[in-house]
Amino acid sequence: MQRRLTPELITAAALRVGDAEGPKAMTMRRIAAELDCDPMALYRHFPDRTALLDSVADLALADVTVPPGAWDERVRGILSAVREAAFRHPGIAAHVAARPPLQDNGLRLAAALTAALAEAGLSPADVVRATQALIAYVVAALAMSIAAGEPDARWRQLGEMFSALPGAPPGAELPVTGSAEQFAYGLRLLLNGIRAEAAA
Amino acid sequence: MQRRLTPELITAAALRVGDAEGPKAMTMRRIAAELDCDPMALYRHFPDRTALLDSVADLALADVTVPPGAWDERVRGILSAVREAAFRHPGIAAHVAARPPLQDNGLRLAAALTAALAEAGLSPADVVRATQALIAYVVAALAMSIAAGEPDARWRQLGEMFSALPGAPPGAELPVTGSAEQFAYGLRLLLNGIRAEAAA
DNA sequence: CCGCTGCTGTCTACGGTGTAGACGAGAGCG
DNA sequence: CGCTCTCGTCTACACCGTAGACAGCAGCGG
Repeated sequence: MQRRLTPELITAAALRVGDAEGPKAMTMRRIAAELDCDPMALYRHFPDRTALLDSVADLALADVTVPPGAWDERVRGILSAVREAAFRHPGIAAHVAARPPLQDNGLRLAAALTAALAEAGLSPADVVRATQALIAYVVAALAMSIAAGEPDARWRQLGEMFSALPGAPPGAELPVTGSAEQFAYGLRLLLNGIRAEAAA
Repeated sequence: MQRRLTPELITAAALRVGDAEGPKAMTMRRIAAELDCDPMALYRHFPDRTALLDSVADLALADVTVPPGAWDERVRGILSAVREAAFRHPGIAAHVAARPPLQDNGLRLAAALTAALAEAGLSPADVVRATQALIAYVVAALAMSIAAGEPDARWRQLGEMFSALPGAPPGAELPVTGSAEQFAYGLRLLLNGIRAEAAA
């Protein structure tokens, strides 16, 4: 029905569907309906559904920009922005967590991270390792947040276990699993670690 | 056909299927076949497939024990063992990465982590935050390793980008995405960061 | 101008999935 | 004995990703 279909059009439509109706709705049939075309038409532009989702995930990072500032500020800025971008597009967040998007936008951001880390004073090999560790951490924090957001008693259990610590703080003050504060703390640990490594 | 079915029997059978035939084979019908029973019988013991997989993931951590030693050695030991346990059971690794298992074994290990971190000298609230950061990191490293293990060109691209760094090391020396060495490096960053935090 | 070739969208169909709901056998117990 | 309740079975449904054959249409050499 649509005169001309392109990967870009399809990716954008899929992102729209995911944003509006969540990850479960991002089915080939539903995306095709959004474009008012046949489901099989999508396969003319993507080898399979996974490839399409990869493309959508990368698109979700399109508006993440590299902030100015010192190397650690840039790293913090990039990772926070990626996290927020994923949350802004709930339909694709889980897919980002499972398969870090490394097309145009993903590679652009990865390059910015390596540049920042090189500036921090790490050796080239350590720059590579640290970059991968940082990517891993965003992905992970994302997965945790998603899991914590589900109506699932398991995380409550973990919270209760923390409360049972010897010398635990008075109840309600515990940091929430998957919260921005939680994310920032882990990030600070990593940055601390990088600084220590660079000093050695 | 089977006289008496229990959650434990089902979980063990599902793990067997996953180990032998990979994650794609862990379907309700296939697991039922392993037990020589009707697929619907499984639903008498688990509300849905996800709950069953959660149980399997936790079972996969059964043989992870907490090593003796200083707090940082214990942390390193636990996380490495979890990583290796997940690799030993390829059928469930991806599921572990998506939904950190927090039943009997998962909670036991989480408790061991909090104990170790308390010993490191963190405040209770920071113990909680750091524990969650550590859990996030294992999960993430797992996801990265899985993604890197797939026949997928994206990680090669990332590697090539790293090689293009100004002052990159001579080619083949780059650490492999998802390797044990890569995992250990990120873990060291986190431990460095924790030590710095505890000193403050 | 014709007619061929190749790309793109359409259609039908297949094998697979998770799961709802009705049914029946068997155990436990008053 | 007979009631009740649990558990395994069976059938059926809605939906999924996707293979393969077909139709329109653009471009292009003759």
